Amino acid sequence: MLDIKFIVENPQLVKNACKVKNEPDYVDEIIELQEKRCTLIAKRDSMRSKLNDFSKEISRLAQQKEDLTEIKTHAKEISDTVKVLENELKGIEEKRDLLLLKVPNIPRENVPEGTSDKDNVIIRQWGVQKQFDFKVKDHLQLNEMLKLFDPPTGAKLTGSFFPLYTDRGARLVRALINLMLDYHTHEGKYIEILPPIIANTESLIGSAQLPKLEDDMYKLNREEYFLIPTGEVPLINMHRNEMLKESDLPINYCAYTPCFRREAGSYGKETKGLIRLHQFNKVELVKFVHPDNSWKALEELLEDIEKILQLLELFYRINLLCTADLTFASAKTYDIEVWAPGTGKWLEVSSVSNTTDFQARRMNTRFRPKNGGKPQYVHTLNGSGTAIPRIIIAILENYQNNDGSITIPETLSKYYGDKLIEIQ
RNA sequence: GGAGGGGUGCCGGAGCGGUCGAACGGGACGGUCUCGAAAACCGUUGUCCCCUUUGGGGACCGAGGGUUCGAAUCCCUCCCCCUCCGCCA
Repeated sequence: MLDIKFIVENPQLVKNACKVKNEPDYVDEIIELQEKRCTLIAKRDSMRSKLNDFSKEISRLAQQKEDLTEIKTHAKEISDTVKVLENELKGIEEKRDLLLLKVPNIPRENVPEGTSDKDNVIIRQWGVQKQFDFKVKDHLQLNEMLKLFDPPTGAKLTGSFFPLYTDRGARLVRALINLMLDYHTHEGKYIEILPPIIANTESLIGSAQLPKLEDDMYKLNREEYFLIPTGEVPLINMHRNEMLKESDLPINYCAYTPCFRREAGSYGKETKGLIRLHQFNKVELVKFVHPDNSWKALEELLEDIEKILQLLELFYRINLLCTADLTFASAKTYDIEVWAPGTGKWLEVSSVSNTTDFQARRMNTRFRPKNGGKPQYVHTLNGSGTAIPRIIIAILENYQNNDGSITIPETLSKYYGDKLIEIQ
């Protein structure tokens, strides 16, 4: 959420953000409601002030056992007026707040202008593209031989795109989760959290999935509960409605969680195998930082995640997203894409964002500056560290041998407990 | 699931219709004292909103309604926490 005062003072800037992010523009409406609100508050407060005077007077007269009938009648009239004004005000505030939740964050810090993902900018790549002296297979063909996951059985249990991992596939998932968590938590860099994977409405508003993405999430029968679409939701909301100390910052959390996405309307697009799923596993990283440090923190977060891909020796590139590709809450985002030679595509395995104070304002997460002074909103950042299924695709396709077996990258083999996945 | 007890400021904890933005204690901060520190003593200690902004006014005691001239205090709904019993991985 943006500061209402900022919107009033910089309408053009906000309108532009709506435009480049392809969000509806409610700025004029919001400003109009805000002006109405101020007028109404002024009226209401002056009436209330009057009413308070009457109340004090009644209290005084009551002690002297005077007749209160007349003055009470008068006070009642004022009280009724206050109530009318209050109702009107409530309506206006509700409308304003609903619209405020729909205004996106503003792109910042040299985010390239653009109209589609074609305008994203590759800022660097790491590793080397593997050359094969045989015809490479994609992860689905490899899975035919390896039997690591079993889509039909997953579909029987739940539905399509709810994969079931079996035997060595299940072990591979577990090994990856452990590798990532161990790396991120070493020397206490990130604090490991195992959160609930169901979140309430307040949490989803806080991290800014709601109201926009309601249809992309699984909603439980109980109206106010959703399956989390990302571990970011519980992690970011841990400090909702809290006043932190400046000395608490930065706070770094990481968590493994399953993630649930309806992917409504995305059928037909990258729907083969493990690329796009309704349920997948992910290790998520989140940072709460001092506003002065958030741009530096974004670079650090990016490096922390890159390190995972380096440990796995995967060929990847960093994509700086242009304005059109930025998510609703983000001020600046890097995507990390890993090369999948069998699929012949770059796969997005992580998205790393600085939301500045956008989520913090929604959540009311502030800190008190050391030197006294007014509380300030923290800045929050999030990044996948990383999404497991696409990493599995990358590992299978990059580390495949001629016969279809997979050589496990060295760092991972310690976790997996073997150096090779043989065909069955 | 059943029966009770609670949610108050940075923390603990009083208040149970007006004099309460809230006693008292702790913490933190400032000062006195000290070579310095501790102790002791004195003082300070919220957030948000509106306006004609060195000033004035309003709101906030889990959330939302209600009663009343007036609600932290009374009534209703919801949320959360604790204790006991039952059930259970």
